Amino acid sequence: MKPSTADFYERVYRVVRRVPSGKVVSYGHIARFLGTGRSARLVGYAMNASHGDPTVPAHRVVNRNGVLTGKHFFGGSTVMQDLLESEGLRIEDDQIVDFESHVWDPMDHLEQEDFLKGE
DNA sequence: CACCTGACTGAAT
DNA sequence: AATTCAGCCAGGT
Repeated sequence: MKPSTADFYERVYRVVRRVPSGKVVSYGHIARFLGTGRSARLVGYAMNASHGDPTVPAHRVVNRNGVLTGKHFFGGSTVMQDLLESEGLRIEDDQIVDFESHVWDPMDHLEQEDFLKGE
């Protein structure tokens, strides 16, 4: 069966929900994990669509540079930063300090097969 | 239906 | 090493 856009969104949310507190993941990581690879933009698009879903910690998703590119979509100006800082992260100039040490790569913690299996 | 935009990324310059 | 360009794909105008 051909995966629909809605299914893609759903998978993105499922991955983001697995991101533990104090950790972050990039759009590219998620895209690669889901097999779409080149469509990192779609991940960002999915996040935009999930804006109303409180079960999706969208503040833990940043770009590959560790920059809070989506903070403007959190209503406030420092909401996203505040959320991350409350989880133990440190933000400086809209960028996560020591970003690479706080990355939670789904590839290193989840198995695609288990994930798709319904985990 | 064609064109533009965007929570991105990697390659090229 | 920093900046620019091009590829991607869905959604809106």
